[in-house]
Amino acid sequence: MQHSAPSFREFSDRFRSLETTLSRELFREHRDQMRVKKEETAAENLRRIIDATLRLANRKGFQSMSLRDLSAETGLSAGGLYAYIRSKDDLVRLIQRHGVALTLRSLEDAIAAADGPRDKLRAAIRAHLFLTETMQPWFYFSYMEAKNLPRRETREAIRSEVAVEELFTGIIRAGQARGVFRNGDPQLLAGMIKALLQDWYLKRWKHRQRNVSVECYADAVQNMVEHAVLVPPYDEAPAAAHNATCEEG
Amino acid sequence: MQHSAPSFREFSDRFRSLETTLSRELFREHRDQMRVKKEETAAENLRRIIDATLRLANRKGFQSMSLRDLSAETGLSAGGLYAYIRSKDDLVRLIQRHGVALTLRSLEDAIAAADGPRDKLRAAIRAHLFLTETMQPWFYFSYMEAKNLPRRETREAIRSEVAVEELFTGIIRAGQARGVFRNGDPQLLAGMIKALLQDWYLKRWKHRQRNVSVECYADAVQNMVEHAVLVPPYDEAPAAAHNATCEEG
DNA sequence: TTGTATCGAACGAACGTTCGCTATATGGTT
DNA sequence: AACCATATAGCGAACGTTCGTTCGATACAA
Repeated sequence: MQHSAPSFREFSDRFRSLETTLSRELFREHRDQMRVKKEETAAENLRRIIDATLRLANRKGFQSMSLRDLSAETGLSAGGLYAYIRSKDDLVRLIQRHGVALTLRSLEDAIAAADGPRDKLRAAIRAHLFLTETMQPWFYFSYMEAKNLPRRETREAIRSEVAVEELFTGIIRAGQARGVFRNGDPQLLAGMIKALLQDWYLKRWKHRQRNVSVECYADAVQNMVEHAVLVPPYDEAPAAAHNATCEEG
Repeated sequence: MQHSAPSFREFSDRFRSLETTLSRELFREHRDQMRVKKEETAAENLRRIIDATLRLANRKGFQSMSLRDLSAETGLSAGGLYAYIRSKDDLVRLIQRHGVALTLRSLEDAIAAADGPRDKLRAAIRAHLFLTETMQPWFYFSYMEAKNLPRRETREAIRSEVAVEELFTGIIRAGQARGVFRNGDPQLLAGMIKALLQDWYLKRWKHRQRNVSVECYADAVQNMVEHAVLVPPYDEAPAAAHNATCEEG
């Protein structure tokens, strides 16, 4: 059966449950590293700290963000912060871990739900864009601060990135094997697709300024990739279900 | 007349003269801000400082790089550095200024030398890749540290980025007007092309590890872009003049 | 009264930057 | 050629500031 491309709204709903699950997992993992016992206040403040860190670090860089800045942004005192984190490095570790699992899981689910290389490719593209849309601050942080991370986390970030790219490589290989996709180096193609996908969260300010929605960008990427990858003749992709104003002058 | 796509070697030769010219301009601009009078030693040490800064900052971030690190890397003492720069901020300004002019100039020259939208697009893609290949450390630095720059330089960096994108937008518009290029939002297309181009210097470690040369990547980008942008039927681009082993397994 | 969450002053380390000093090169005078 | 006077390149200890982090005091809840 042919799936129509999932919309951002549909993704958001499915995503919410996955996120709370993983968020709870993360909290339980780090419960023993916090000095705060009551779950309610602990969870709330931890989230506040993470959000504030992403906000500050994405504005001026993680190294430039002092714990006094973070203290002011969260409303907690300098000493109070240390009831939740062991150190500044621990904070960056905490944030990094939070997202890595989510990415792979989310992408793999989306791919598994689609049938055939073309639909799998579409699903992967959309899932990646929708995921990075919902967690843009995290992805931006993870990309920009990757080289400032502790050794272990840097490696993990790179491995995660490679894994995502290999998901695309696999889809392309399968499509080529079935004769649906044109020949060409699958690794190189996958890398270029990922470059297009990453641009969405790296230059989000630009896209927002131009009123380009995720759905709109997803269509554009899908179009470019399919033009490059499908064997001709290429039937133009059907307009997506959303009523975006993508291409008006 | 139909130009064959210029090779990286050809670009390098043309580039060298342009670089020494601008490098000298930069030096003369900052001569009055240095305490060192003799041109020979001043120029050599200034270059050493800039190179070391790019090396260190690209490894661990500009903020994390201390002037003591820089002192060790350059062989100059901490105090000695201040004969060449006014402050750490001044250093980042100096580096930033060095490259901005170069980018636009180089691209505009390449575009002007080509005839017709398709050749102009090819020329722009290749020029951008070749330029960022020769000055990869600078471009990486400029991208990663953009938000840590002083206010004025941040603006300048953004303006430069927008200007580059507009060069591509212009080419696409011209091609669409002539009926050579398929319809589609030119800004969105230009943005995606730029994403592909930036990936070259942002993920250079990956490409190097996979033995992908610039020429090879240039062909791949050109192919994908032309597939997406040309009106069909699309005649496959001729193999470039270089003897790269792009697609062997 | 006991336990917990939060505070803010305080500490040592590391940072950017300054400054008085030394070593070396330069150039005019004997 | 030998000498001194002067200017300059470079050094590294030291300064004040800011950083991450600690810790005893405090406020509040049970």
